[in-house]
Amino acid sequence: MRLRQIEIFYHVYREGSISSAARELHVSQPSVSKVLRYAEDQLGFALFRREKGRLFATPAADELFVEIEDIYNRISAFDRTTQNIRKRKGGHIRFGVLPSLSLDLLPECIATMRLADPEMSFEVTTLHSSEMNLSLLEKRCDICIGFGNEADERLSSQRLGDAELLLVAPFGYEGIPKGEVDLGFLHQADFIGLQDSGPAGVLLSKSMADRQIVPHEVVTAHTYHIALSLVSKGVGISVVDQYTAASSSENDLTKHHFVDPLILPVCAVSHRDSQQPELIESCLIALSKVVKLMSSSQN
Amino acid sequence: MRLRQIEIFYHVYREGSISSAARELHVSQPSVSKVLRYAEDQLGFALFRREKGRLFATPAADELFVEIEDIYNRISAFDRTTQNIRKRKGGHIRFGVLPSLSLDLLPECIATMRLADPEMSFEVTTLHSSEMNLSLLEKRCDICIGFGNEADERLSSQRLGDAELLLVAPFGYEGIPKGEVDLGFLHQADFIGLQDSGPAGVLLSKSMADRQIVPHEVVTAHTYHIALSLVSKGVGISVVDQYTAASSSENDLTKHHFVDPLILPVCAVSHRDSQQPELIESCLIALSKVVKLMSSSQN
DNA sequence: GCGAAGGCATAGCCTTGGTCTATAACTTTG
DNA sequence: CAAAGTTATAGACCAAGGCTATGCCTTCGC
Repeated sequence: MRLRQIEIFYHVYREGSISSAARELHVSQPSVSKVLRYAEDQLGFALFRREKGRLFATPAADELFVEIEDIYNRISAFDRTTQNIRKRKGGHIRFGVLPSLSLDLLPECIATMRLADPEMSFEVTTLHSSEMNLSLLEKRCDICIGFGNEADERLSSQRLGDAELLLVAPFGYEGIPKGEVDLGFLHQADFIGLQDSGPAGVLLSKSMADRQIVPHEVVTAHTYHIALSLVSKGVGISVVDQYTAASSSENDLTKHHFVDPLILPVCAVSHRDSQQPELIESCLIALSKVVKLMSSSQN
Repeated sequence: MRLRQIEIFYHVYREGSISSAARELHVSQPSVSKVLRYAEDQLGFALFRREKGRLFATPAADELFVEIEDIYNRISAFDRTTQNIRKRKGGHIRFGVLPSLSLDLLPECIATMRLADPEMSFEVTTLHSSEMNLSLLEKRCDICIGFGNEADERLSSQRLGDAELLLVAPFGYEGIPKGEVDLGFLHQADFIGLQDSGPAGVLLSKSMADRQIVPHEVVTAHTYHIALSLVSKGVGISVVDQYTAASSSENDLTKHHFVDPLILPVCAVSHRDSQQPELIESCLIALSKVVKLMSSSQN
């Protein structure tokens, strides 16, 4: 079946009539009639029964429509993408970024880059650490930003700056010292852990294992929003990266550095043989500047 | 973009060359060249850079390919569907059925109906109770089989027979009487519950609530396979419908009727104004026979 | 360094899918 | 019974997409 045939079948099925489908598609009625008939000839079976000058969908049409509806929507989305590409003036960068960095760090970066070049456009997807490399290799995005840099041969990784893990506790939580906190403070404490937390989780659990610190994990949250909300409700304490901590809108919690800071590299990874190396390069420079600015201003 | 253009772009992008795409599509090289060029003209931007007589994908092409890949797969699936429809001789029925009935009852029904008419073909999807009505109204399936019959105006429901809820316990579970079991046996017992269990779950919890029976729900399983497996491992006891119980391959468990049987109607629901009422009707008759046969043989 | 092989583009020709206008036939409705 | 709705057919036309033949450019092997 041709695309035009699919399009016409879709509208005729939905409208229940050739004439109104023709009106909707802004073409003449005989056109639609002919294309539909032609499609049926090619398919080798009828899509509609003609009875008393009206159309009635056959079971085959019902069955096909289920699939067509979906295809039609995707084609429409695709057409919108081509429109967007055509309208673009400057460069276009597709970011893949950790959820934790998507609310604070990346918007800041994009705002800065757009000031520098208002022609540029951006696309942001959130990804988990484990999905980033594949997404780059399949060219689903141009730059990924996450913690750590275990890169593939074909990818190049660049350290933008550092992220520190902070202790977050409900306001007025008992026993928290004024200045920095020792990691041992977590031992036996009511703790809110994060599922699937990637390199940040690995660093934390490794550090705790080294010193045989075992918190009492009362809740395992799937998103850090929930974790922070639980903290602010006094359910327990938690450890999150500084960007997650900064992006939270919770007022009922306090943030604390550790005596021996837990530091993670914030890295930008991109494909080595990109089609727009200068663009990527200038983005990376801008990103790096913003990250450095943000970390210095955050303390 | 035309469908043919999408098709050709897809293959050129994957193959990295016009010639091999042409070989793959069994058309001449100039055809592909021309269509691709035409597509670029219409789009208003280049999909490939031509350098030294070779093609290199542009960033725009990378971006479009992400969407095209998906569309292409759906179109292929769609084409397969049209092939299937064309090859059909007899009628075709699309069933929507509860997971619990999909392994034992429905296969039995289909086998019987195919014996009666080998020309007929079938399609089976598993659905939850809550999805059935919508699926019928959207004509995604022709007959749905589930427990209970709360039907829409436009649907017609028919009782095929009954399903009984049975107690399943690990082999040698202590305190189970020889014959029938009283529902009160569940009180305080280690119980494996089922998430989202629809009418069966409603009937059970209502019956228990009436007599203030409160089991100790040690695990809530999402599929009954897991529930039965847990039972056979001795984690606890559970209550499932007879078909689920019959389809289990677990040998380490026993099944027990209740003193006051918990009975659910097994219903087939279909659209009132189907395009093939005689076909549906004959199916319903066959289904009803098989269900009656199975319930009598199962005791 | 030159010929062979393989890649892409162009030219010219043909088929067919899809558009239009005009018109006919049939149903339902006032 | 006419009016207004529906679908179908006829004939003309254009563009999409297929083919063969050919030319040009790169790369590779001798």
